[in-house]
Amino acid sequence: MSGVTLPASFYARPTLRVARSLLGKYLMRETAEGLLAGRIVEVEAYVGPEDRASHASRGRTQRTDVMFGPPGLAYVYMIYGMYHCLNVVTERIDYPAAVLIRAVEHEAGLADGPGRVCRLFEIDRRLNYHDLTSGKALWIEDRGVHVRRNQIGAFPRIGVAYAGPWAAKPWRFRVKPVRP
DNA sequence: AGATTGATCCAT
DNA sequence: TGGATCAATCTG
Repeated sequence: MSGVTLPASFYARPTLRVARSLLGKYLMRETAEGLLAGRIVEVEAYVGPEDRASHASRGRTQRTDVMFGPPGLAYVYMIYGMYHCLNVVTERIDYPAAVLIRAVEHEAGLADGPGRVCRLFEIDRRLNYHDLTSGKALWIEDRGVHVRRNQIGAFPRIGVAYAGPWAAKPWRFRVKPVRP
């Protein structure tokens, strides 16, 4: 099974559109044991400097610098001292925005939760600033199967209750389960 | 519900 | 420089 590595032009679009478009794409990771592939089924969008749920809402810091970088970079950070979270940087240089990869399906089952995704795919801070358009080490592929708009549910983002009105925005997107 | 764990950020 | 906080997860 093969696919096309998503190019920078894919990521250089409005973040909400990138987020929905990422559903059904394949997260690819080269490890010592071999190639891992997981179908992306849940994401969250973090959009611009005004989004109080976004790490970038407090400006450009050492941590958030990557979010201001070119579209197609990986933003990987450690949370709670134990887990890592993978984001893809979107839109244009100097506009801080990204999409968090929250869940992927893989042959061994479902990695449900951003920490579990990174644990399974062996993703840590060494991949911060990684170029996802390189097609090496870590990238995302299009295998030609489009997830239709009516197959996507939109929900509030997880763990951002501190963000006031921004917490209610339905910027978490998930592929609806297939009906039997 | 509570513990875990360390990077990050900002005010004391 | 200290301490509160955290885009999470696991075990009760």
